[in-house]
Amino acid sequence: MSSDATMTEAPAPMRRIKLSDQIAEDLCRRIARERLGPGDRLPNEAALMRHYGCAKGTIREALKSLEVQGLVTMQSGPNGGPEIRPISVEAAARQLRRFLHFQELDFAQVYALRRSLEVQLGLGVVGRLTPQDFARLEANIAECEAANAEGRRGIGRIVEVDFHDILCDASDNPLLAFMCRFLNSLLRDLVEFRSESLTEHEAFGAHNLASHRALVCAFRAEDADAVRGEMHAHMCCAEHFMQRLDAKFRTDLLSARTPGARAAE
Amino acid sequence: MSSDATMTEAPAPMRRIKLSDQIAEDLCRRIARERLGPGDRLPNEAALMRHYGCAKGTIREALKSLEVQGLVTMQSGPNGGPEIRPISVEAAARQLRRFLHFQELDFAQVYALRRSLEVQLGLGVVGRLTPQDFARLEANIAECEAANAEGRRGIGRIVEVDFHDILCDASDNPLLAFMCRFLNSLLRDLVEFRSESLTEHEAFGAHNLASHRALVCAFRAEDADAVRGEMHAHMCCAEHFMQRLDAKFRTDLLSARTPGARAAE
DNA sequence: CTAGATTTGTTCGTATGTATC
DNA sequence: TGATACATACGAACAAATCTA
Repeated sequence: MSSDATMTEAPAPMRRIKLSDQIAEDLCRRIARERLGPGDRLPNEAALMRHYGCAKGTIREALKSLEVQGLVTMQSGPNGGPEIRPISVEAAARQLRRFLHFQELDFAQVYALRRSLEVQLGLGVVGRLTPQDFARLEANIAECEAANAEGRRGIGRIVEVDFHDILCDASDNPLLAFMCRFLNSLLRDLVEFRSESLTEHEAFGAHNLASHRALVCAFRAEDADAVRGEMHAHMCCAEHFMQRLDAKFRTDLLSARTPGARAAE
Repeated sequence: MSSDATMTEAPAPMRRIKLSDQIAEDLCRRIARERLGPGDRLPNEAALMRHYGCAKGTIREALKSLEVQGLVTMQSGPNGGPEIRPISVEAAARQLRRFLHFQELDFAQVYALRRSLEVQLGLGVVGRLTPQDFARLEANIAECEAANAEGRRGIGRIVEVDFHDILCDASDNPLLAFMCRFLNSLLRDLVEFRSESLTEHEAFGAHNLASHRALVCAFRAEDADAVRGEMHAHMCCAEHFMQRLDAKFRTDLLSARTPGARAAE
């Protein structure tokens, strides 16, 4: 602990802001101010060195910061340099995932959210689906059927989640769409290591297909109440299955390993 | 010649992964594998240079990456070096915010989420609130009362949001808590530039206080149904007010500026 | 297809600021 | 106060990637 009795405990040690961080901040603002879009280029390292009057390493650290934040990618060669990237959805998802990696999260908690959000999502896209969207949804259903018929259970589970990603694409609420997509990606990962044999797989796959078909039907009829009801039932069913899958996974793990062994990673 | 005629030319340009990125990845894994927690230190630059057999600049870029991701902070002086940071909630929130900055988002969309999530949050903390939590909630209510009485409307709106942050602290669902906290921070920002004079401010402040008091009551009684009902009504009321605030803000903007002028910031 | 030009990626050496003892 | 250990920053070089003639 520090020992300063007289001075008001300065919570902000007022550490000098690193030059590279200042430059990174300034570059961020310039990107926003000059309305730079995907494909545009920032000045190259040499030009930035002259502009800011600093050394190469400093510029590189600043650009590294922007790169990690998903704002630019570096490219070598003539006409190379820092190029502005489209948008950093994945960077945001990656950070959120990194945060959750240190928290303990189970299916019940994921579905507590998913139950609400997917219903909202479904209601939001009623009347907004284009013929292309319907085509994608039905192509996904067909793919699910094939996967189930061939007994590829794990694949079936993964493809089923894509159905909901398509709905996210059609949503006009970017925040809701982001969160639903994020939950979907979580499910894909959580299911990956648990897709071993399970007797309920066939029944679950069939039930999902029926739900998805009913949803498409309700979307076509633009029947908001039907969408709400179907989606809610769909989520509850899925949660129930996932919980059993998780329970089986845990007991399998318990019987296969001595207590105290660490989980697979 | 015949560099690779038989080998399938990788369609992915397969850009060599930068050394600094490889090292950053490896350091990430080491942090996870060795279960390094807040306060622990990574080896200093010199040691890392020896370990990876590379130069200072490369190590510094790798560490910069970890720093931006919120995993470490750099410290000078003896016993300095890269120190592991608690957890990067704010890094995740920052990235998500950066993503949403480029999307268009209005109050209706925020509240479409908040309506569902805050109810979930309230239900989740029923029976989990400690005496300390209750004390904080009531201190917040008192602070709101004071702010309203003194006519500090903007402050009142901000403090009211803190009430919901306290509920997030008490939740056992980290994902739900993160999202609610994020929505709260969005609201704080959205309200900041719109808290000009509005006749409904007093009525809204009073209504919020009543809702918060009723919520604390329901939490004390551990009455889940009452929590659900109160929170839902609270959210709907808040949404209604925010929409009017937003509408007034937009008309003010329209009358004050010629069409085509860009919005602030 | 090779050769050269351009730009990032990486290295080494050195100097300065900063915090601890 | 000075000495020490560390991050921060500078500058000059070379290596690798990539576009163009």
